[in-house]
Amino acid sequence: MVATIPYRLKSCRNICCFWRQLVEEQQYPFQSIEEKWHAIWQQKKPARVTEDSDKPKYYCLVMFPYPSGSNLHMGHVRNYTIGDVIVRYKKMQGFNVLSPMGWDAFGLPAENAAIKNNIHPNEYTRTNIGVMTKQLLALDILYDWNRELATCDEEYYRWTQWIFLKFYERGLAYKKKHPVNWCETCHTVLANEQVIEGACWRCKELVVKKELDQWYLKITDYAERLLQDLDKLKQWPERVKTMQANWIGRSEGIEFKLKIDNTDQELSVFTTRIDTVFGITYMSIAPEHPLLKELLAGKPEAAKVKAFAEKVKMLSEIERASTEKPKEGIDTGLRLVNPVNGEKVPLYAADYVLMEYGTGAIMAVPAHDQRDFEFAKNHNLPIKVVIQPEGQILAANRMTEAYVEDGVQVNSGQFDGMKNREAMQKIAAWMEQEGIGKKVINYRLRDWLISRQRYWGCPIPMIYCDDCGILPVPEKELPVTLPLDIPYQPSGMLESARDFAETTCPKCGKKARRETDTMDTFIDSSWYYLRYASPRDQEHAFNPEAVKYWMPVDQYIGGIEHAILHLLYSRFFTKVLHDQGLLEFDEPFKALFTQGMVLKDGQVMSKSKGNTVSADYMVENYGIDTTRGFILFAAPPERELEWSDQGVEGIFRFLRRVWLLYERWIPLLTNTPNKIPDGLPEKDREIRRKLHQTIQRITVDLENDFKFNTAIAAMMELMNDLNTVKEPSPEEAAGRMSVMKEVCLNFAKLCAPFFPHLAEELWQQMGHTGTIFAAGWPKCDAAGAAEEKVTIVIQVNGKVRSRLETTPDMDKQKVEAKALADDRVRNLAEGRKPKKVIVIPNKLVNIVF
RNA sequence: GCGGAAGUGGCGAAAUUGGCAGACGCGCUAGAUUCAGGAUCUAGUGGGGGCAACCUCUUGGGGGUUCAAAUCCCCCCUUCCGCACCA
Repeated sequence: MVATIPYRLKSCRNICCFWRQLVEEQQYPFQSIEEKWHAIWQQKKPARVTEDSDKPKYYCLVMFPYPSGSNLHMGHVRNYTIGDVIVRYKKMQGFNVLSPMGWDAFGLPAENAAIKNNIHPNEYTRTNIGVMTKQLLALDILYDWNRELATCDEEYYRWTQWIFLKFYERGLAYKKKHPVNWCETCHTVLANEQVIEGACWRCKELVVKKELDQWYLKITDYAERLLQDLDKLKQWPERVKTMQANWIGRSEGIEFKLKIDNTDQELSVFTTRIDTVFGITYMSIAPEHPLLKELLAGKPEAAKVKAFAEKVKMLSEIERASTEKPKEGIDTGLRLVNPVNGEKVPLYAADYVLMEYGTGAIMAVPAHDQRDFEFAKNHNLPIKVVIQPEGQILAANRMTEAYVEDGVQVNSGQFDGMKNREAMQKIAAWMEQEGIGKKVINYRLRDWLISRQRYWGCPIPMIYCDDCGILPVPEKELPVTLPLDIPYQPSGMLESARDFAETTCPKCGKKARRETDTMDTFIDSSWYYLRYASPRDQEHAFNPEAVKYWMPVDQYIGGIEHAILHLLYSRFFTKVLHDQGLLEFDEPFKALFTQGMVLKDGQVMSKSKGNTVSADYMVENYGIDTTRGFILFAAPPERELEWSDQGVEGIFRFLRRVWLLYERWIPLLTNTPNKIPDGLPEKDREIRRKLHQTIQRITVDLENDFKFNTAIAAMMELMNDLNTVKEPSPEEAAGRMSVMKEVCLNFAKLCAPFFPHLAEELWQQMGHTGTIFAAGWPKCDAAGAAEEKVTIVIQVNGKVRSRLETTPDMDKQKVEAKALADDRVRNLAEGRKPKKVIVIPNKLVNIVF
């Protein structure tokens, strides 16, 4: 018995009130309404769609979740609710709406749980998918569950492998030995994008460098297009585009070589400040630069430099990258020749030079680069000024910091006296002409390291044969199945699974080994949006016709945390598949919306902080519609949402008032005709005006940036007005009833995307047999919405002093005359003539004395 | 350090071709109902002043443009986010 009573009533002190309140509560029987429609939708499956060339399509996608052991949290609910409002709205507008759901199901947490609880990652994942599916179903969000997919399904990952092979064929997947980011806790390597402030993005453990032979995807080949095409993404947040642009980090400069004295070797450097090239006083090279080892072989400096390189290697990324740390370095004893002026300068191995960027060596101009300046001061290296600020003389020995601004060239040979911006172009051209240097574009973006030394992931479909080398698994042999029935161990599971690891060479038939690393899970999620178009296709990764119909995604919704990772990778995949001729478009997501986080007590909701509100609790005690309403109303969707129990109560009250409003009016409207009679009295015209203005406002709010909060506020205003509408006297009845009927029909439709259960129930109670979602989105009747009177504010010297009621669009002279005739204005005028009168039609008059 | 976004009542927030600041909700106050608490309903609710009509101040701070500024410009402060020796 007690179990069926909503929890929110249990705070009641005694059983008497208990009952009374229960009765009152049932004035809005949300539980039975929601249960009823839940059952009907479960059976009718209104989200099921197929390609239909007669209807415009709309693909609304929410970022699919990782099936973690903890329940669905409010962040998920917010994400999916936003998507659902859009889906239902677009449906009502007549679009053929695709709204799929699936599981980003490979990944490390499954293995970590296995370590902890001794459950097989597969079992763990499947169980979680079951639990979360149940929770999602309980939310009655419109998903076409026929299209459900999980990236750990063989039927999915065989195509992930197939796509990998396409990359390999195009030369976009390759293996190289290279120092990589290694996370000891996760026992695997990480891509650059997955290292945040020197630490693993998942477990926050500091990463270390390890030299390993790994698989990479050549995303750098697409750097320019990934950057350029950001311009195509008109409906993406600027913030995300900026982050991607910064990550790609394009910079234009000059690469040139310096001869190494007494050898026939040269050292390449890259600079964006070629205007300062005459100011080189020394050169710096990354201590681990391979050329260094070669050049120093047999020299006395070799040991010292090697020791320094070792020391630098021991530093963590953070320490090495810290700008606080004094810059250290060591003279290699080598001398280089500056090709522009023939000066000989020393070469230092320095810890502030990164092997990863540019050529791993730099020209050092202490006068005009802060880092070089600091290093030069520490090592007593000369400083040579080659750019003077206009109207000022810089003295090298008195400088306290580098001068990095623009100025005029000095000590720069034939370029002296030029403005440095101009000199930059001229020096570059001259160096190209002389064959000393060339223009080069550098990117910060690195190739994507995709090997993972983990079990629960998509196997990389490659084979190693002692005789034939590295070979791809033939397409017809896909999928390379991840073996499930093998002993569980913390690392090296696939390596020690002999049935898996041992195979035969597809070329020569001899014994060979399989690749036993799996792919980064971000690969799985880089193409899932394509699979949704034809999730059961046995012949293709994605059916060309289906993809042509559904793609690109019209609206993608998710968290900002994927601004670079997932979104950049997906764009890359789409471009490669486009180049492969498999897709006609080259950007996957037309519009992106990033929702804000859900907070409680100013902090992110999390289990460890113990400040979570579960979806189950909300659904049980307040209902889905109230939960949706709160999430949508409490803050604009892109902003953070602070959870408030009282705010939830507020929405609950609103929905109950809506319900009671219909309870009152529906019985009165049964025989009312739909046609609005002519010559309505003022009050009825007013009701209609409010209705049509509300339709207009909500439509605009939904079209522009999903302003759900103000849309709901508009509904509340309408409802507040309607609550003051009285039952009509007999002579008023015909007009009032038909107006109220129009109001009730349209208000229910306005509610539908936000409060689907309530709306559907009201719709049915008004005598409809079909669903409200097929009833069309209401249209604003411009004539009905038009104001009959306007209040014009009268300002005197910019301050509101009076008001004027007029008919709309009255001409300016008339308004001015009326304003000047106003009693208060005449008082304030004190007989003076106005200096100026500004009239803004339908808004305001400002009289300046 | 560089780049970006933001700062409005007690709180969440509205208002942008510059035109009534604070819509809507929460909270609070008073009244109705009730033995009482809760719930519900009605009214009020930015600050200061005034019996009142009304006056006055107010959108992080300071300046400016304008008949008119939350909105545009300049300087400063704070918060959040991203990048951070990228040559």
